Amino acid sequence: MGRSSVEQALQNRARIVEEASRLFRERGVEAVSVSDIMAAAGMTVGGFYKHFASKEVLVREACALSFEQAAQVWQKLTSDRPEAGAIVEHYFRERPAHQTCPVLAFAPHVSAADTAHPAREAYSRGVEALLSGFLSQIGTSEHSEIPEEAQILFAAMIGAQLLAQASDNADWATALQQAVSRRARKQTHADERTSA
Amino acid sequence: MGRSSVEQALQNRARIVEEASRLFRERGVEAVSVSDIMAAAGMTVGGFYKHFASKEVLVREACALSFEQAAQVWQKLTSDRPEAGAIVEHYFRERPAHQTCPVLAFAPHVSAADTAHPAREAYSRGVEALLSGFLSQIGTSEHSEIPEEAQILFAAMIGAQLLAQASDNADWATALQQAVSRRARKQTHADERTSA
DNA sequence: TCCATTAGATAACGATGATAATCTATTTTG
DNA sequence: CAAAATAGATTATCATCGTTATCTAATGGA
Repeated sequence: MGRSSVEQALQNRARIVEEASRLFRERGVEAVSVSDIMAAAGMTVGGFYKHFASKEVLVREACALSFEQAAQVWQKLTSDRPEAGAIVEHYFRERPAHQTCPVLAFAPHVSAADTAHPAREAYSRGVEALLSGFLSQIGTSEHSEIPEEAQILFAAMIGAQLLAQASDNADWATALQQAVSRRARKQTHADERTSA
Repeated sequence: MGRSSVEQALQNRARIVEEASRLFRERGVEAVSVSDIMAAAGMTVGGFYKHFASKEVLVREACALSFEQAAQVWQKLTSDRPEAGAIVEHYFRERPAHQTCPVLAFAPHVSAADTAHPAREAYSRGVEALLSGFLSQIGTSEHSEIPEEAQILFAAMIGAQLLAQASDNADWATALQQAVSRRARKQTHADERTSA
């Protein structure tokens, strides 16, 4: 196979990022090789470095894309049902592995303390965007403790899901998810009461 | 160097597990090689398989040890100051990397969805022990919402710390930690009030 | 004391990883 | 339409990993 047209090449490049996003969320960044990604995109390793300077550059782009997609999903969720409970319930719902939340999927990769990972900024911005969307679902009331409650719910949602995945849905982990879910619903109702 | 005595060999084996526990928490399981661990224990790769059938077996033991150590620290903390706030504040305090919480350090390794990791059971039991210790610090009151509150605090503590590490202490992550910390103190006081 | 056992060292093996060099055929440009 | 540019395939390079084989010297039981 010879050279492809610019539009074809750009399409291919985009598909690489999309497949990387899927695979990274499914198996984690370190468990996916460059050739895994290229194979998933229907190509071979050789072409990879015509598009990306390194795997790390791709990780950054795939990370950013994953967060953009998640943000879109969350936005749609809350426009249909403007409650924190809507996000939390969706977040805990069983999903195909390749739709794992990027907050958890990319955390191990960007957490390496020593090296300053290029993907870390994309990660940080991505979570920040999700968080501010989440907070705006609850933070509208004038009650002074509401933003703190939303912050805690967000952190608890992430933590409970991490534990559920790591423990393969142990009973205690499911109980944590249910506690968070229940509180999110309660919060929604409290919010309705104060703003009424 | 030739054969060592049985007691020496057992000491060496124990040191391997200890160093593995340190290194795994510092860099993560996948980022630490068998020879890294053996070097840290003052030995070379060759001897490793005289003690462990595979790296995964060592991971399981190191995971268990890490949780035992964490449980001891938590126990001492709450016996000195029996409040959930004591654990939360300690949990968020800056620590040398090799004392990173095992809940976060081992999560990526045991979360791999496809393969049933031998270390997962040790992980699950370890977290369960920490959780029940945490709950018993708050769950003593008869107020019906107290156990749920403690569950949420636990999950939020884990989640906030994950985000702080992954985002290299971004402002929003520090704010999450502070919200959780504040709530834990508040909870302590609420508990004092109801049990008075 | 002698010898079978074995902890640990040294070195090798096979697999896999990221990346680079070379080749090819097609596209793009002049 | 011819020549330069290049996307992607093929193959190679070099490093590192988990694991194994072999060697050694010290141990510990007879």
